[in-house]
Amino acid sequence: MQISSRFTIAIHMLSCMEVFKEDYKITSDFLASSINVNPVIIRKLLSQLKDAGLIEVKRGPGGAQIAKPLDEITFLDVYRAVDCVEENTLFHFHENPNQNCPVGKNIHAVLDDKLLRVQNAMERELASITLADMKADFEKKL
Amino acid sequence: MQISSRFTIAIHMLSCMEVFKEDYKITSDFLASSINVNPVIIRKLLSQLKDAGLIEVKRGPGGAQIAKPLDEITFLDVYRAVDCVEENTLFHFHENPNQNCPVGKNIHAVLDDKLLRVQNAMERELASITLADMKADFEKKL
DNA sequence: ATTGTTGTAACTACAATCGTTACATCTGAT
DNA sequence: ATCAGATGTAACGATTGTAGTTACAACAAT
Repeated sequence: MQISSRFTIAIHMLSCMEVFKEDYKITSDFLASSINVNPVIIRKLLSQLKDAGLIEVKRGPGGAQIAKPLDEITFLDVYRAVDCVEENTLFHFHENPNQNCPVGKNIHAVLDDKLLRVQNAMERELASITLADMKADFEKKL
Repeated sequence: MQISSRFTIAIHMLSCMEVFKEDYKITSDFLASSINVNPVIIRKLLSQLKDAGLIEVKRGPGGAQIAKPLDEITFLDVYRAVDCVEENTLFHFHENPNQNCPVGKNIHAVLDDKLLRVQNAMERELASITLADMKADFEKKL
């Protein structure tokens, strides 16, 4: 199963917030039109990014802005913020292995650390990419 | 979103096939009782593992067995076999970014390679773990 | 007070997972 | 050749998560 598009949408939102911060007021409608999704989806994600401390959102005729230096916001921060997966549960383990079977009884003990290694490898890579990288690459394009 | 339990079930199945290959005939009912899921689920996975060339399954009063040396079957092989995700699509990208927006127009160009790096990191780790590792760890436990 | 915007509830549509029943099909053994 | 024991597979149904939409209350700046 795929990782929710909430993640790529959130990255897109943060990119817009950075690129357009000088020239436009960043509203959910503005973001929605760049990303081409419903503004309510954007607002939910704005809330989650705000709760994670990555952005600040003002109500009323407000606008949103990034709350930290770009190189301190990693993809992992965003991934966690929009909770694509709970902590340590990238893999869905089948629920009730048979405890009377030697394999069923020990499958968790044998498998858990290996699954965690995989998840850690992925999260390490997510943590190595920051919004500063995104900005640099956008500047090359624009 | 989590990676389907099909993956952990498949690893469990292969573990059973190895551990019990001397003493039991490996049927879908046998596997189902160790894993505690419906035998039909097991049969679908048996088919997928067979199609991937990882096991052989005999019809009739048959039984299944692993088709290759254990250290030549990686977690990545199993992951691919039970198609948890299509090739290169671990992340679900939002469909229609606005091409009239400089960010929307370039988001794919800027983001795709980074997402691929993350996916590759994960798959590299999956590829580094084999059924031989599972067997070794089970032997320590039993 | 008005206006523009966020925050959020409620609902629908859709897809995937997981589980189950049922039965056709095949194969090895007798 | 038959039969028993399996696999292979179709057809459901329940549940969950995603994604989209409408509607409206709450709030803040002007």
